[in-house]
Amino acid sequence: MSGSSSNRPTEGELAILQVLWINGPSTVRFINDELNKEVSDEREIGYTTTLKLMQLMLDKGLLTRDASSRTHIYRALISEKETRQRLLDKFVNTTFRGSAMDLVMQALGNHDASQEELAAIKALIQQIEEEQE
Amino acid sequence: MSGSSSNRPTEGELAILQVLWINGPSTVRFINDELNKEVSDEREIGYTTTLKLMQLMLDKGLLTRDASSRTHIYRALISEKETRQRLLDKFVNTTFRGSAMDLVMQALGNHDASQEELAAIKALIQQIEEEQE
DNA sequence: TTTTTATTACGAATTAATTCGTAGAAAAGT
DNA sequence: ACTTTTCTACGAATTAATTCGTAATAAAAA
Repeated sequence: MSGSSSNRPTEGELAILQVLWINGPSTVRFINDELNKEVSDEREIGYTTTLKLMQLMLDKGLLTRDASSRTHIYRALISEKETRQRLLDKFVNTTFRGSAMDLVMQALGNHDASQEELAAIKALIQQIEEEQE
Repeated sequence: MSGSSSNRPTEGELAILQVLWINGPSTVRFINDELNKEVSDEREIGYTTTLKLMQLMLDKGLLTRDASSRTHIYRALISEKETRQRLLDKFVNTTFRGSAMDLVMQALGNHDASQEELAAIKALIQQIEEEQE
């Protein structure tokens, strides 16, 4: 058996997954560089730190890799969307007492939404309403 | 100096804060009981575990207490709303690449919103649109 | 009064996550 | 050829969060 708590990645694991989701299959070197360019004032993450974490993620089934050449190429085994959903569910439960609507309201409240984004939300609401009738 | 990472509570701390936000100022005993009734199949949280955590939260400035009688009464020093906002900001950044709109869309997508809730969201969008023009 | 129960304080163990150092081998540079 | 750089593997240290055990004392019960 493998897999952490129903495949919910930790914060460090998530950062690595983000790089993979954005850039596609990558080497440890590339991912480590990306992680370190994010917020430059933070303390540097060592190369072997990233390597080790990725090896653990491999064991957990979060990643797979092509080891045919010496420099391995890693690939995410879980999708960004399903991961977001899992983390979102947990977040709603712990922080918003299970109310996704409270979360939506607060997220809308404090942010600069563009015309297009608001239109997209309205369209989605429209669609949900139609499904309900 | 006190205060954790800009007052962002950990998961355990958040669970305690929830009890305080819902029930108002409480004793350690009450909070420990509440925490243990949540999901009963989980392993029981010991009384001194809760006590210790709350004492640490006191040090961090997350709680205050009335120690005039032997059984202390604890009270939350940070509000639920501001805490939600801090945690939300972080969550959006780490999980939704900083896009609050993506989070809203996904939260709306998978959930059972009632007529009233959808109406409330529409009203909020309306309001945001008016503020923009 | 004596015994039992409840509460706080606090050191320390445990657990989970992260970080790093070192060794060995392949590749690249000189 | 040989020196330097780069890479993987892996044990172990560190850190942060949580959990618990014990001692002291107050309160309650008998």
